[in-house]
Amino acid sequence: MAKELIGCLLVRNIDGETLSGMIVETEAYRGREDPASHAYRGRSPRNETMFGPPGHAYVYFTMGMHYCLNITTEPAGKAAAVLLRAIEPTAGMELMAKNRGVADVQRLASGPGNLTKAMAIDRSLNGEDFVTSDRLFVESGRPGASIMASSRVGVSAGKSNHWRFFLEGSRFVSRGRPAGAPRTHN
DNA sequence: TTCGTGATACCC
DNA sequence: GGTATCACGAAC
Repeated sequence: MAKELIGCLLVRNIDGETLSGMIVETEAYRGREDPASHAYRGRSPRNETMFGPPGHAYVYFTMGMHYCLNITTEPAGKAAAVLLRAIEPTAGMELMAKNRGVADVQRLASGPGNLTKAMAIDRSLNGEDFVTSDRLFVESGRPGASIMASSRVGVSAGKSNHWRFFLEGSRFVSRGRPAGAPRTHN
């Protein structure tokens, strides 16, 4: 699912304005069997939505200052989610720039914390249903894009799992590439 | 490379 | 209660 989301359009409607962007970078997280996952140690109030039905927003606060947006994937009871790490803005750039306090379009939403800040996403959207919501949803994107895979960013456990996906050559993906040569993955 | 920042989880 | 640990970003 993480790979399929690359190239799709993420849409956020807020205050009558539409913010959108093409998803260019994601990471997959699983449950019990994934040491890097919030759900690795089981259910808790924080990760509750990871155990809920698929297609919902799992939004959490981390590092004392950043929100991160995930989309749940597995059926209720089984924890798994895809972290949205970067988008290439396609609409509402002015409001995104205002939210971020920077003008450079390439850096508006390059990184999970930047993405949520640009799109004004916080814990109030935790649990939002991507299928029925008009505040936050995803539209199918362009097929055939060249997608690369690598190990995940900032993850010490499970480095052999290449569960980070990004659009080849995109200048909108986040910095901080993990060590090791990325491999193609189509 | 470092540092700010605060919730969370797990250990008393 | 305390505290280690973060699915980070930006400024150096």
